[in-house]
Amino acid sequence: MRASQFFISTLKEAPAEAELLSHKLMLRAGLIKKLGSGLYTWMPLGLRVLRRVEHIVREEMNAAGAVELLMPAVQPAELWQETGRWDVFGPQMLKIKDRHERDFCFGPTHEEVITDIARREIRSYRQLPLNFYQIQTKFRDEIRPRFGVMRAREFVMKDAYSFHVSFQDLEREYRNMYDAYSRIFTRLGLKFRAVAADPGAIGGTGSHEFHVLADAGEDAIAYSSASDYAANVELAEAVAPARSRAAATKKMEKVPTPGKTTCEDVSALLHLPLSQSVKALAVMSEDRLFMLLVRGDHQLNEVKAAKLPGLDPFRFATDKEIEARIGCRPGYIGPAGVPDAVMVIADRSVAVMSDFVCGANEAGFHLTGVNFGRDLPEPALIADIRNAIAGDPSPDGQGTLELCRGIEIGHIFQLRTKYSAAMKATFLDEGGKSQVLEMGCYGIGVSRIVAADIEQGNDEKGIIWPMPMAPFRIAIAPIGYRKSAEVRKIADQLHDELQTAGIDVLLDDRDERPGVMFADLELIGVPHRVTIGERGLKEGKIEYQSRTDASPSAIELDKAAGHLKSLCG
RNA sequence: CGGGGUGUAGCUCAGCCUGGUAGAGUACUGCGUUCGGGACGCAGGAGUCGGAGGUUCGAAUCCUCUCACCCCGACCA
Repeated sequence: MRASQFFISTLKEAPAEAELLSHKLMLRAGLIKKLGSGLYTWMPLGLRVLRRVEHIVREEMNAAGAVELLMPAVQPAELWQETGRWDVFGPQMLKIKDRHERDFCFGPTHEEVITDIARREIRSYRQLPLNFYQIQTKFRDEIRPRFGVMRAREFVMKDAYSFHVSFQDLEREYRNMYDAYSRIFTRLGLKFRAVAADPGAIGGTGSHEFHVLADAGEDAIAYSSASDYAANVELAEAVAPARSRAAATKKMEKVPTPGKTTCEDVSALLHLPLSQSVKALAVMSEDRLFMLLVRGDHQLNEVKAAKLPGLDPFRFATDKEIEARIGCRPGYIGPAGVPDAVMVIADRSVAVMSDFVCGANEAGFHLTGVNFGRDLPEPALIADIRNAIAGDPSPDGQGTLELCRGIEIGHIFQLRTKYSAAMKATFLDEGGKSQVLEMGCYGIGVSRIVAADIEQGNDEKGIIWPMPMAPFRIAIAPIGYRKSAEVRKIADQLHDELQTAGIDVLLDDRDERPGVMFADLELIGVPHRVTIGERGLKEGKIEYQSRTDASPSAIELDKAAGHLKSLCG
């Protein structure tokens, strides 16, 4: 490809709308252009990258035995009403009407459509198992689109759906997809980790997320230092303390703590460790107030708490509700002496505390030396309701937990019969009996991968692509392309030879000054660059520099093509 | 949806407080000089100052309304 016949539009300065590094670089390199909030055009250069990702995903999905199809982006409301998700999905679904005032949506996902296909097409166990996939544009009206294509409203997703005669076979395919995903992300050169996840709104029994490890990630991940255990912090178990509760050694005392409403402030005032204090959080569920207790140095995990009986769903109590039901304003509330109507739920690490500090349920005062059983009743319920923190023992018993940030680029679910039952997707088993199909589903955020990769691979000059994702593998930078017939001849020859060999090569024939060419080629992240100038040609040499090399090295002109071909393997 | 902020040339921004001929850098076009790390000179094109209404002799600037976008929180590939 010749630059003069392609379209390169780089920017020296990133548009002000971009905050995240990958977003800035995508705009500066001219990979994408914004049309509206969460809506992006993939420019020619960006599209080449996107297609590379698609290509690898497609190859590995095919190799794993999945079959590609393409479903409509626009879907009739009736299908969604069958599963009840027309209302459940809510405003995140873009709903549209056709000229006959019939309701449709722009598909945010395709469980309903594929299940409809399955119930029409699958009759017999002999047709199973099956795994259909597609690579397609989805639309989700995100509450807050941000970070460019990282969280866009319109995005490209690979979604696969598998159908099985039994849960056992679903588990086999789930493992198969898990392995395929690992191969895909490895081939894409991503530093990633599979983590146990909460199935969330999609539903089902088991699920794993695949995360690219990057500081800019929106998710927190806990992983073991000694094993391959990893889980989203939403889900990661904070294991029960090994030790049991120590005997009380202090008397309960009420101490004045004026103006000190946080555990941090109170602990500092009393010169006690933060881990000796108890944080009380008041939440409401169905008009009943619950008091959740976590250690002062811990944080409440709302996902875990919402799974407790009676707390599904809950919300934080308002200041008014707290005053009305506890008789004290927030900042000084605690479990000791609360009305019977308030149910006290303690985290497991709180349950083993003795001589602790907590609010006195009287503005301006806290209690010290507090002990369960002696000064107040034992908690009504003891459960894991806190976020795991770095240094906690790993739930699998091996090593301790570390925390990092992740960008979710893939998610696999065991859906079981959630959709097939609702939509009556059945098959006849060997005994001629009608059975409900077992289902799995498997998503990859194709467009998000491009941004996630840039988060992982960049430097002050621009993007550093792994070879399989690069829009061009080799760039030829001729110095004085128009002026020097010799340079032009060699550059053209090399370009033609590499192109003929099937290597994606970019010849920068724009006749720009060297600095401009180098800066552009580095910004867009071409992995290999050769520079051809009269100076080197006099000695029969051209220069080679990889995107990560600090300086160029000379190579013999007659060996150049062979050398470059071997680099592209 | 709540909280904060920004809209002036393709991009980055100044001008607004204190109303009086719409600016700079960069990008773009032409000519010339340059030519191995984002060159220089000269000339030039480019903005209904987000939109509507109002105040005023006069509004980018003051007032009201509105729209769009960005950032922080609850959703997700």
